[in-house]
Formats: sequence, C-alpha cells, structure tokens
Amino acid sequence: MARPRSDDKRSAIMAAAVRAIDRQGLRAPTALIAKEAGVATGSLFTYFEAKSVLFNELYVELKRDMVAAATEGVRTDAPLPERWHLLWSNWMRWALRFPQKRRVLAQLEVSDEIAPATLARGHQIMGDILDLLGSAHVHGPMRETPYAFVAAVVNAVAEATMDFMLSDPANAERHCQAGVEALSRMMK
Amino acid sequence: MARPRSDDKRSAIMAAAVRAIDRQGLRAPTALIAKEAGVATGSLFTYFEAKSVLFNELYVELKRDMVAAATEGVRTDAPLPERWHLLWSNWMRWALRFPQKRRVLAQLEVSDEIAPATLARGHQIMGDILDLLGSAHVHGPMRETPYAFVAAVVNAVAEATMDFMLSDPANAERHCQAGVEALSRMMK
Amino acid sequence: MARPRSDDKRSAIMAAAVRAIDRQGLRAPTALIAKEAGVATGSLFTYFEAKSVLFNELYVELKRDMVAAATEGVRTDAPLPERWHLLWSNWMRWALRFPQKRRVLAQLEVSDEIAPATLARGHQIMGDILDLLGSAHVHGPMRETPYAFVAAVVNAVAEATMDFMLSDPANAERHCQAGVEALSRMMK
Amino acid sequence: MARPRSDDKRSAIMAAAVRAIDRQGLRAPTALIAKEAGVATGSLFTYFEAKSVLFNELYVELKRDMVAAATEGVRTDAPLPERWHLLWSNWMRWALRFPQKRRVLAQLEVSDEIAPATLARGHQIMGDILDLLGSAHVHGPMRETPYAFVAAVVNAVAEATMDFMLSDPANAERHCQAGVEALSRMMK
DNA sequence: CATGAATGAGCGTTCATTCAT
DNA sequence: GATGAATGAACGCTCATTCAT
Repeated sequence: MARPRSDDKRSAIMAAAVRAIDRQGLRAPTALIAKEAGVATGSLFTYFEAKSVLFNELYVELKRDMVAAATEGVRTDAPLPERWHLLWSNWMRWALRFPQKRRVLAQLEVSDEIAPATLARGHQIMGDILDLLGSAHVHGPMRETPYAFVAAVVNAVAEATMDFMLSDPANAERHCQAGVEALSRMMK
Repeated sequence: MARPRSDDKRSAIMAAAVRAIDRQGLRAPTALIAKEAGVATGSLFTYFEAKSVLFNELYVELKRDMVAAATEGVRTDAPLPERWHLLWSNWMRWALRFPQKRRVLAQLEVSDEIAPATLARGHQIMGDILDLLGSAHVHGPMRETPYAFVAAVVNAVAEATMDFMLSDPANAERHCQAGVEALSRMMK
Repeated sequence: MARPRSDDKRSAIMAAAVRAIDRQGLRAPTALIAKEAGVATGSLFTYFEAKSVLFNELYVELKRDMVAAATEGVRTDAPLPERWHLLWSNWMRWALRFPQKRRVLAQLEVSDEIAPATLARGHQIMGDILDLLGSAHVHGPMRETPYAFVAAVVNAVAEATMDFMLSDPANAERHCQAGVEALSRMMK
Repeated sequence: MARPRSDDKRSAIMAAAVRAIDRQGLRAPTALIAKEAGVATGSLFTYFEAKSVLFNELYVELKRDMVAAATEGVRTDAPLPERWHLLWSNWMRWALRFPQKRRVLAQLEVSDEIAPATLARGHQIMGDILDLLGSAHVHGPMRETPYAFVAAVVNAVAEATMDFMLSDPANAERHCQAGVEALSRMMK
C-alpha cells in the first residue's frame, strides 16, 4: 500500500521551519526548510499544500504547544491560587526553554501570512491560559472591564516578563515573580 | 551619491513605505514603494542605500513620531499626575489616529531586518515616554524591580490598551481609562 | 516490468488521457491521468514506459479508432459511389460523436511529442480512408497529381467540414453534404 | 529619461520565441527564449507580462505577418483573377520561406494557450486573405454555402498545399498550381 | 540628479519518474 | 503487480539593485 505519509516527517518539517524562520525570518526558503528536515524539496509540498499553509498550521501548532506546556499538571480541582501559580511558572518556563518558538510565533502573529480565521483559532486556543489567569478579575477592581481586555493585558504582561527573563536570565526567577505580582496587584 | 537634495522626496518615500508595508508586509517591493511615493525606482536608492537601510531609518522615524506625539504639550513643570495623564492620552490618541504606523512598527520590531543597534536606539527614543510613566514606581511596590522591567510592562499594557481601543472604538475612551488605571494599580 | 496483466487498465489510462488532454492540453500531469483512470500514479508507468510512449501509442490508437469508425460496414464489393458515401458519413459522424478524440489527435499531430516514425505510421493507417476517397482521382482532372497530394487535400477538406459541422451542429447534415460535393467537384 | 523600451528587443524576443518553439515546442523555457534573444531572463517580462501573453501576441503577430506577405502588391483595382493568382502565390511563397513561423502558428492554434478572443482576432486578420479567395464562390456552386465554410475549406486546401510543397520542394511550383486549380474547380 | 529598463540570482511550486511497502 | 510517497531538476516569475540615458 505504498509508503504511508509519515507523521514524523510532518513534524520534522515543522521543527525545521521553526529553526529556519528563527534564523532567516519568514523568507526562509522552503527548499532550506525541507533540507533541514531531511526531506526533498518536493516532499514539503506533499505535507503542506503551500508555504502559507505550512505557516498557518505551524502557528496553530505552536500556540497549542505553548498552551499544553502552560497547562501541564494544572488540576481543575486545585485551589485557584495554586493553579494560577503553576500555570504562570509553566508558561514562563516554556518561554525560557523554547525562545525560538516564541520568536517565530511573534513573527507569524504580525505577518500577513496568517489568515484571520487562523488568528482567531489561535486566540481561542489561548483561551485555556487566559481564562484561568483572568478569572481573578471577576471580584476585583477590573470586574467591569471586558474580559477580552483583561486577557489582552495579561498576555501583554506575560510577554514583557518573558522578554525580561530572557534578556537577564541570571535573575529569571525574580522577574518571573515580579510579573505575577504586578498582575495580581492589577486585578485584585 | 552625495547628499540628495530633496527632503520632501525622502519623506514621501517613508510615507509610501508605511502604506505599502501595511498593505503587503515587509515584502512590499521597493519599486512599489517608489511608485507610491511618486518617485522613480532608482531614486529610492539615492535616498536610501538599500531596502534594509530604509527599513532601519523608518523604524527610528516612526518611534520618534510616536514619542513626539505622546510628549506634545507635556510640560516639565506641570505636576506629575497631570503630565502622566496627558502623555498617556496623547499616546493612545496617536495609536488611534495612525494605526498603520503602529502596525508597521510592530512588523519591523519582530522582523530580522532591524539591526540590534537600531533596535537599541529605538528603545532609547522610547525613554522619553517610559521614563515618565515609570517614574511612579520609585516609591511604589515595584521600587525594587529593575527599571527596564517596569518599562517593558508599561509598554506592554499600553500596547494591549491600544489594541483594544482599536478593536472596539466605540468605547475607546473607557478602555483608555481602564489601561492607565490598571497601570496605576500595578505600580503604586 | 514484463507484460502487465490488465488490458482494461491500459485502455482506462488511454481514455483518461484523452479526457485530461482535452481539458488541460499535453501538459496534463501523468498523476492526473492515472487518477482519472482509477489507477495509481506508478501504475501508469507499468503500462507505458514514459509519458511520451503513452502519447505515441495514444496517437496510433486514436487514428485506428477513427479509421475503424469510418470504414465500418464499407464493403469492398459495393459500388464505388456507395462506398464513398458511407465512408464519408461514417467519418463525419465519428468526428461529431468524439470531438475530444479529434481535438487530442490534432494536438498530438502538431506537438513534438510524436516521433516521426509514429507520425508515418499514423499516415499509413489513414491510408484506408484516403485510398478510397482518393480513388476517384485516377480518372479525373487530378490524375497527374501525386497521390499524396490528393490525400492531403481530401484530409484537409474533411477536417474543415468537421470543424464546421461542430461549430454549427444544427445544420450538420447540410455541411456534411457540402463537404463531399466540394471534394467531388475537385476530383472528377 | 532612462533607457526607453526598445522595439528591437521586443521583436528580438518574438523572433527568438519562434525559433525556440519550433525546436522545443510550447514548453520552450522563457529563460531560453530570453537568452536566444540576447536579453536577461527578467527582461522578457518587461516586454510581456507573462509567457502566455507573449504567446498570444506572437500568434497575432504571425498571423499579421502571414497576411501582410500574402497581400503584398495585391491591388484592389486589378482584375479579380490576377489578384487571386498573386495572393495565392504570395501566400505559398511565405509558407516556403518561413516554415518555422508556420509550424509555430499551427502549434499555437491548437494549444490551449491562446485565449478565445485572440483566436477570434486571428481569424479576423485572416479575413483579408480569405475574403478575396472566397469571393469567387458567390457565383459558383457554393453560392449557398455559408461564407465561413468556404473560408475553412480554402484555408484547409491552402494548408495542404503548403505541406506538400514543403515535403517535395523540387516540384513546389507544380503543387502550388495544383492547389489553386483544385480550389477553382471546387468553387466555380 | 532623475528615470525606469536591464540584470540575474533566487524562490515557490510542479511533475515525470522511482522505489519502499 | 499495485500503490502513492519521495525525489529533485526544472520552470515561470519576482525584485533588489545597477546603470545607460
């Protein structure tokens, strides 16, 4: 029944894309991505119809990866502050461990390669993180503020924290703390 | 080569670049930018040695433009809270009025077209805004937090606020308020 | 390689090729032809060594098909005019019923995919039609004209007649008549 | 005022296209055509937006060239038979002198690269030839036959004559005669 | 200096053919 | 033998940059 399509190859291509885009931006040639994935030029196109499709799927994949990392081990039945804390530190750790993924995500986000629908899907995926982090606001001073705005600010502060942890890794732990605390003050 | 004569042409090119990049991303062809600026293809290169030079200068220019707008009318001798307020609303108004400029700035920021030195210069230019907005922290709960981190968070919250004002213009004023207040709570 | 088993598949591929070429020209991908024939990409190459082989064999096949249709029911012992008439109308009917085949034949004929030898074979196959139609000339005004030239003209007029019948099907019968009569006038 | 577009280059590209297509079919690479025209790959596209545009314009150009050659020196005030004769021999001579052009025209005609509108324009251009050659029919046995059909037959016989003259150049003159005479018999 | 045609390396994508399953 | 993924050369077209006018 011929060689079946290989999930390994598919993810090898995605991983290669992350590396290539991190190095060369979104203009990284498909041929380079393929080569780096250990695959022929043409094979990339049996897994992704077009470069832009690869980009869109990569975007979703990276968002999912990030959310999975952030929510790992976070139990629904644990007390809220504990869940908060675990999720936040998971999230920050992910950013520290995979700075490439984060940079690529950022590039994709502002580029015009990602279709609006894909962008929407990405935000929906982020819901799992932001819902929890934003949940505190229902009783706090931002209780009148629209959810989406709270989510945006949470995300923004998280990003700033990540940037700072990465630029000053020696004090990463402290900055991580400072980030949550700033958020706490804002919302409760 | 020497110094090209017309400052008009120079800024026409920059303005055209903003429009073109907003529409087509950083891959907007130089020929298109030139055409939109009402200038010959080749002329672009007498004003900017290369496309990447144009991008780097545009980046600085936009940062300057933003800072100038934000600090307009902010007197050193006015009381701090008043200066705070004026600067914040100036800044937000700029974002509302020139969404293209902001989008282009965002694209340039994450792209790999901007040299590290240029990036540094951009941050330094931002100093005028962030210094003032961050000044509150010296007596507040973030007094131990490094300045740069505070600045990053301030910037992040500002960006989130802008996004939200743009996506829900009807309530722009309210969101603008919510933004500052969130910041205040965080810092004092 | 050896002899592939199924004659069905072989002709399914040829039929699919006709449809695909009619739609997309000679650049119709082998993969598409195979798919349309309900056969795997690779299988096409067990029935035909290469795309050009398929084309050459298709050319011969179509010529044979056309000649078979034209000569169907034409008895050697019938009087000449009767044979003439039957053959001509058979031929025209074939063109009307299988316009795709005719278009494909035309494309193959002028393309450089068909080897000279194959072309020669095609003309030889046509002999059965042209011999009969041209037989009239031996006593007529073209008696000095080389056979091949007469054949060429007969063929050309036939093609023109077909084109016209197809483009104005309502009067197909009339045009069909007009075609033979023009030929008659020319040759006797 | 920069280099102006050169008509010479434009026709060099068209001439190169004729040679390349004659040798390699319509798949002749644009890069090859450009090279043979003594021009850079990209330059082809400043003269023709796309390969298909080149093909369409080439088709019209070749038709025009053919018609111009055929009608050269044919005076409206000369007696009809004389005009007939001159036009026919001009036409045949063109085919003998530029067999490449004719082959390319034939390939373009049946390919699906030529837009219907272009095809229509080509036929209209042919009008100058066919109108005259077909004019005889108004009083002859084909007087009831639609003009377009007569034109198609005239064209078909002409093509057959050309083919034969080319394949047996030694007797070109005789075949040329045979062609007109066949036509005459058919129409008057 | 302004202009815009010229240049050619480079890229995304296709597709005939091969070959692992 | 059948299947269809794998391969990579090839192609049409783009575009930053140069340079003749």
